[in-house]
Amino acid sequence: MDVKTCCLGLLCFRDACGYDLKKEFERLFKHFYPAGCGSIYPALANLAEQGLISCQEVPQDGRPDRKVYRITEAGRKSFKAALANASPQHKLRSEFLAMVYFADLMCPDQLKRLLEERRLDLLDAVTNIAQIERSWGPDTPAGARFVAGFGSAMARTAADYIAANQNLLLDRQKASVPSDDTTSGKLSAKLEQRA
Amino acid sequence: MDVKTCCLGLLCFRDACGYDLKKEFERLFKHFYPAGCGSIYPALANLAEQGLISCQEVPQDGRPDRKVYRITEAGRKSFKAALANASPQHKLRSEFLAMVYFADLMCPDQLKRLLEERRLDLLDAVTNIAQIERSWGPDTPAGARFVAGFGSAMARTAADYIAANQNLLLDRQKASVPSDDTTSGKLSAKLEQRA
DNA sequence: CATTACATGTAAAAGGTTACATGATTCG
DNA sequence: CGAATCATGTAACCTTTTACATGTAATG
Repeated sequence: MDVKTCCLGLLCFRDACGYDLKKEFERLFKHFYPAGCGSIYPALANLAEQGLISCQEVPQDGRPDRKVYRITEAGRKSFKAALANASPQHKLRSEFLAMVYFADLMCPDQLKRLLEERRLDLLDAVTNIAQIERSWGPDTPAGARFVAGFGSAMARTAADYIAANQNLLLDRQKASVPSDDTTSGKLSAKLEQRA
Repeated sequence: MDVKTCCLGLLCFRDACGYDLKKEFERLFKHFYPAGCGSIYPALANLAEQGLISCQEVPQDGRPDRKVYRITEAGRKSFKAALANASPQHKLRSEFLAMVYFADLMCPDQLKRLLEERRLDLLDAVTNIAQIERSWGPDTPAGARFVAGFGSAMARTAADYIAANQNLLLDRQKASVPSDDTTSGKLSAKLEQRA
């Protein structure tokens, strides 16, 4: 399941130009499957070449022609086959966690900033997803809702974990065991202030 | 913060050969920063070339010489500089979530299997991390404990989210809003059975 | 007897990221 | 007046992944 296949999938729902897809990738998809111009445009060109999507150029004034892509029957079939064969990987590459692993070798100030910035980023992600969810009508597919909720839950847990356990890294004298207390909810309180 | 830098960081703690590092990457690191032979061995060769690590070859019978690497002063300095400059990214690329986004286009059986397999994988990750934690002595760095706890909390939240919300995808008639109820704990009950 | 662990690596391919190139329009 | 939005794309670069290559010894 590469960017190309994701584009094909999005085109199953509605016609779109490359820019539209780019926006889609920058909205919800960025939380679990980021992609930029450099991946999307070549992907569309390739899909069109294979006959999986068709293209209609809409002239515009003051801008490049808008190339509106539409999935073909072959494309729809190909996407369903891809879905059936895809291996459902879930890969995390976190330089943040790698850095934290080496916390003992970092200066405390930097470490503190690192944790705080990440926590705020996570809270931003929650707010961002909530905003996306609010923009949805009743016709929004269940898959989108599920994925959004998933991302939101993950980000909240991560933010709470950092808040609850940063002392483990910051207070270097006492060694304690990480807390699992993500049930308190108190720690997400900042959420309401930011939302 | 690439694989090379991670290797350098691990060598700050103790001397190791490529194979040792590979095992380290396959233990805890796989949960947040996976790497294989193909990245590790060239990384070590490169670090040695730059004089950031030194190498002592230990002859063995029936195996290739064991190349034990030790960090140099330059290496230690270089790693701290790398830590100070690194951008703490946290990138997820989840084909699983991408597939689920397109749940409406999948056949229900496959979808159900997809969710169940992922849930079991997540539970395995929790068990796996718990095992690693149990193997640790009191001298284990706080960073490692923090990262392990983080991974465990994430995996548990993900597993619980899937259990609590799969009906959203599976029952196609009624559209409801995803539940945030990861506080119940009931859903992690299977954990004890598997541990 | 087959697989896993040990131990080293290479090399090609695949894939994505980053930066660049272009240019009008609209918003603050 | 500067920045963001709209709209397309290219190309070099960077990294990682995958598969291969080799071979012994212990484990089940």
